[in-house]
Amino acid sequence: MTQDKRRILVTSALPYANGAIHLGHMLEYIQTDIWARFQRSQGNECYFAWADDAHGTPVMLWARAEGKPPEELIDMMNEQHKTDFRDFGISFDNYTSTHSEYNREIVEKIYRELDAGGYIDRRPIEQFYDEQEGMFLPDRFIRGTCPKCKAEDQYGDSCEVCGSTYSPTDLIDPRSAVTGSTPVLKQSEHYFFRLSAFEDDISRDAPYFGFRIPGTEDKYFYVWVDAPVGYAASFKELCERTGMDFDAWWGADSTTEMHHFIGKDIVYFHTLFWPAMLMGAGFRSPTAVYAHGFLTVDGAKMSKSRGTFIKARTYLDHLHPDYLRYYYAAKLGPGTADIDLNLEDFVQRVNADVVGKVVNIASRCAGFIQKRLDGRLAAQLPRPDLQQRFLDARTEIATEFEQRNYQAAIRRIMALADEANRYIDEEKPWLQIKEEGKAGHVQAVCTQGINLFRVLMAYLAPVLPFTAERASAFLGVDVSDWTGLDAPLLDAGVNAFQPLLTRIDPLKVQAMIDASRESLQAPAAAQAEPEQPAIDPIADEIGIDDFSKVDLRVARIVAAEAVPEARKLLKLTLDIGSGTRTVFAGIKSAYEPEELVGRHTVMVANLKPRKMRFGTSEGMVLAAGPGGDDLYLLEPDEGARPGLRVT
RNA sequence: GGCUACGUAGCUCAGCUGGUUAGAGCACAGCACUCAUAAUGCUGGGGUCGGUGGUUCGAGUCCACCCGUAGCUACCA
Repeated sequence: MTQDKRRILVTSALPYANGAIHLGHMLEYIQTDIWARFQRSQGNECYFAWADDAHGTPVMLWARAEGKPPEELIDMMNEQHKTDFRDFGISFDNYTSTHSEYNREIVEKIYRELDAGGYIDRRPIEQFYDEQEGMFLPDRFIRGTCPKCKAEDQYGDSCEVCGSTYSPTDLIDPRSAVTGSTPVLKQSEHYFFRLSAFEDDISRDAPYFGFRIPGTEDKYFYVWVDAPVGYAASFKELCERTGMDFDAWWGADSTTEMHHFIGKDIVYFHTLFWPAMLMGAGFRSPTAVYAHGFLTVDGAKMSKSRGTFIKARTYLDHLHPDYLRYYYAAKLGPGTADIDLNLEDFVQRVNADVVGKVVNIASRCAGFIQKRLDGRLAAQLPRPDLQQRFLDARTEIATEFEQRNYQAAIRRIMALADEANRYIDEEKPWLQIKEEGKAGHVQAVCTQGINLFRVLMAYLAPVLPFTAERASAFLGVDVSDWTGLDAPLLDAGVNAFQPLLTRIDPLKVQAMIDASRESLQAPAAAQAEPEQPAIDPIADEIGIDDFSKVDLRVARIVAAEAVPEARKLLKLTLDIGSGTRTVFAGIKSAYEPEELVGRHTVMVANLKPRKMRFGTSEGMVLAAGPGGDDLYLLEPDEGARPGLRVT
């Protein structure tokens, strides 16, 4: 309390601009926001700024598929993201896009400084180029025959059959995965950032959606260069708006703090490359980088088919944001352990802790104060020792918030809530109020209860901003400010009590799951989903005779079983009228075997059998989608019989 | 299969650098209470701390191997 006011900038990692925010993203933003709100509650100066990551090939392809300029699409997503954040109570001070002039300025400045410092190497590399599409091809957009084991149709960097790695130029008969044409080798100068033993290619050739490297015609910064600079650009935008001194925060000799909250997948970048970039360019480096784990739902990765791939907006359509904020806080520790959103536990935990314990304290006291005691608090606390015990926990709780050990803070706060309820139980105001001359004592007891509640609410305010706001309205003080806690609320009026937060209705959780599943089943329905990833380009034109070579048949799935050793494969037995076929299909991530049995689908019946690790696959079933959960098996209309040819 | 985590009561998890009879919340059972958004209080049952072997005076806590789970990755004809 007595230390100097700290000046802190916090950031979350930048979400990519081509998709909607989901509950996995929210874990990080809520973690960051709780920390930021906590810092402010201590009287520190704390800003929260970050941005959309708008550059890169996926956005470029998305824009191309939509036939719209990328700027239009990323602006739209930016607005959606901001709305989601606000509705979740994320107290950001600025949110921008990496496709901004501020970002361009800073990226270019960093580049020039690094170049002047001799950290940038230029040297030509030979790369495959698709003449038809007019673009250089990344390794994974090249397919061809493996030079080692001669397996066909392998990626440009490694063979899936024999596991060997090589460079795309070693491939036999390479083809472009974009157009199918044969790529040509073309020389191109690339830019490398030298970082002691390491070095990284930081350039990309046109066409690319990003910033052009100064002094070049067709070289662009790879998205990983300008994305983290978005932290700086977003803060710069904030400075322009509020008159703060950007250099005081980002200069090499800055005395302010900078804390990055990120996922455990990008630790390498933020602890090595990013600080090196900053130092090389004469900026400060981060004070700390905090990595959190991934989110699972009901013990597994979020799944669209199970309805557990929940978008932030879908959640908000059904449930109060404080519920999720509390649950995340109750499970977040300082480490990188994964966090599981167990929906049943979620309902029980939030209802029991927040509503049953904490809010209940105010609720059970408010009635007496309101109806029997003229809505006024007593002039003295009957148990200053109890009040003091609650206040004494402040130091430990503050330390736990500071160290991002929210689960420990929550446990401690809930133990106090138990104490408060116990106190009221022991005093039994509902009996005393009936006794002659005890009204004064009842008022004192309820005043005590309200004051204990006020302390608890202060501790919880970083976690439950919306509930804290309602509590503030009830008590007539700003409960989120910890610095005023020493003075209890006495001899004052309180406002009419309204339920601060109601219990979670499990039906609404179910409705949210159903909605998450539905939005998957009818994607093209009402409006085009802007967050759909880029549509693959249409393949080269073929004649009818080419098509008729493919023998498609209606097939009935008579058996389906998961291949235990395989992550993605299901073993299907298909009835195609004239017999049965065994097919391995990579749809394990999207379908349960049981739900497939009995269904009809379409298979390629004359495909050359292929030996796989787990057996021979005698054809393939038709499914759409990029993979993972985003996978949809084709199904013929009612009445189709196994064996019918598809023409 | 590779890499990385993790495996503690029915569920969600605490257990710091190894040290007395292993903890909490929820759920469950019984009792009490009825002021409160059917909320609260008390009492209780329940765990060979994934398995095996090892280091140690002593291991849930360290080491090895095994089993299992999750994430990334590979197998998606």
